[in-house]
Amino acid sequence: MFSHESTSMIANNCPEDLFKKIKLKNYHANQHVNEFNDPMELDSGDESTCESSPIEIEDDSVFENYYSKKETQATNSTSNSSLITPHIDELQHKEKELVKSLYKFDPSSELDQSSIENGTKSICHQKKPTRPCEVCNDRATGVHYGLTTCEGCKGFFKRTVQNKKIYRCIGNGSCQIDKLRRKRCQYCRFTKCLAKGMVIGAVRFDRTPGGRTPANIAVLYRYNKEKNESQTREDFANLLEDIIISDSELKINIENQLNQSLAMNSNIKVTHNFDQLSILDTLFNHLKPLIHIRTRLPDELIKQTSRLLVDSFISWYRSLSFYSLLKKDLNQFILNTRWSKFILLATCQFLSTQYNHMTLPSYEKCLQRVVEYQQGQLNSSKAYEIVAKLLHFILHLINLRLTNTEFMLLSILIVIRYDESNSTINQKDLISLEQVYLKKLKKYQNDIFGSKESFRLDQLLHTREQVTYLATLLLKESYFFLPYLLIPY
DNA sequence: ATAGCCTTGAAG
DNA sequence: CTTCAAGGCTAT
Repeated sequence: MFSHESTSMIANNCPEDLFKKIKLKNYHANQHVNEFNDPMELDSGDESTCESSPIEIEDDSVFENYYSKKETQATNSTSNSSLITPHIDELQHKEKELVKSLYKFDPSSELDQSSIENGTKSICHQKKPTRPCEVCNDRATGVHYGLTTCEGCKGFFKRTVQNKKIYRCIGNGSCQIDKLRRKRCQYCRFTKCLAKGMVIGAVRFDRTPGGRTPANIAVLYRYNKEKNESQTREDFANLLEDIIISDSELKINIENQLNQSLAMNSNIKVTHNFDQLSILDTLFNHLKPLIHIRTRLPDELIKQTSRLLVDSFISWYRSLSFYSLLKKDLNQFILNTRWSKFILLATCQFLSTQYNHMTLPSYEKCLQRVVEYQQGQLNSSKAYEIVAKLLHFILHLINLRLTNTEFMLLSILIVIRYDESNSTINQKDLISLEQVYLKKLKKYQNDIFGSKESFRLDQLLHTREQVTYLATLLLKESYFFLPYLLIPY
C-alpha cells in the first residue's frame, strides 16, 4: 500500500570527517572578511516576477456553461517518472539570483524589518507559543531558516544542505508529509521545505554558531512570507484560482525530464516576458537566436532555449480560459506530460516556416548534423528511424501551412488530448473539452477554407497524433535536441 | 539518519 | 541581560 512512498538517498558527495571540520574552521578564520563583503549587485538584469493576472484570451461560453453545471471527481494521480532533487549548488545559485533581484527592486528592504516584526509579534504575543511546524505539523520550536518548523525538520533541512544530499521520490512527488510519515520520503519532505520557503542560504557554509542571520539573507524570509501570504489570500478570494502546483516543484519535474533527454547540466537563468496574445511570436523569438550559428550548436544554447519554451508553455497554459475550471490534479498532469508535445510542435512549425520542399535538409545531411553534434558517434540505433520520422513530420507541416489560429487550436488540442492509455488519472473532463475545441476548429476551418477542405480537420487530428507520438519518442530515446539541430545555418 | 536538547553569539 | 536562531552533540 505505502510502498511507493519510500525514498532512497542516491548520492552523498560530502562525507563528514574531522579533517573537513578543521578545514572549514580554518577557512572561516581566513575568509571571514571576504564572506561578508560579497558584492550584492553589478549587472543589469531582468524584470520583476509578475503575478499572473486573470486575462482571458478567448471566450468559451460553451465550455464554461458546461462546467458551471458539472461536478468533477477527484482522483489520485500517479506517474512512473522518478523525481530527483536538484543539486544544492544549483538551488543556491537560484537563491542568490533572487536575492540580487530583490535588492535591485527594493534596496531599502532592510529598513522594512518592522513590518515583519509587527506581524510576528501579534502571533508570538499569545501566551501559547506552540505553533505547528509548517512542514510536518509537529510542534514547532521557532523560526528556522525562515520557516516555523520543528527540530526535526530544522535538522533535516540543515543536513540536506550541509551534505548536499540528493533525494529521489519513488512515488509521484506528492507524498504526504506529517509527523508520522515525514521519514518516509526525503524528496517530498525537502521539496515541501523549499516550497514553504525555507532558505538554503541561511545554512552557514562556515558553520559559525550563534549570531543572527545576515540581512541580505533575511530579505528572502520576508519575500517568501509575502509570497505565501498573497497566495493564501488568493485562495480565499477565489478557490478556482488555486495554484495547482508550486513552480519550483513543477520546474524540477520538467527539468529532470529535459535534462535526462538533453543529457546536459548547466544552470541557466530563465526570464520570461510572456505576451498572452502572441504565443507564436513569443515561441519563435526564443528560437530565432539559433538561426545562422555557424559552429556546432552549444549545449547551453539548446538547453536555454528549451527552458524558455517550457516557461512560455506554462504561462500560456495558465492563461487559457479553462485552466481555472479544471481540477488541480488534471492541470498538474497536463503540465507535466504535455510540455514536450507543445515544444515539439512549436519547433517544427518554426522549421516549416524556414524551409520549403526544396530547401529542407536531406536525410543524409540531418544524420551528419547528429553525428557532428554527438561528436562522432550515433548514440542510438534508433537515430535513423527518428531522423526520418522527424523530417517526414516537418514536410507534413510545410504542406499544411497552418494558420496562426490553427496552430493555437492544434496546440490546445494536443495539450488537452484524452489519453486512454493512461488510467492513473481521471481525464473524463478532457473528453468534453476536446469536443468544444474540435467544434471551434471545424467552424474556423469552414469559415476560412470553405467546405472544400473538410478533410483538413482530419489532417490536423492526424498531426496531433504524430506530435504526440514523436515527442514521446524523442524524450524516450534522448533525442530531444534533434529539432534544434535542423534550424538553418 | 533522525530529532531532542545543548551551546553560541549578535542584536535589541 | 535577554532573545532568537544559528550549529553541535548524541541516544535512538
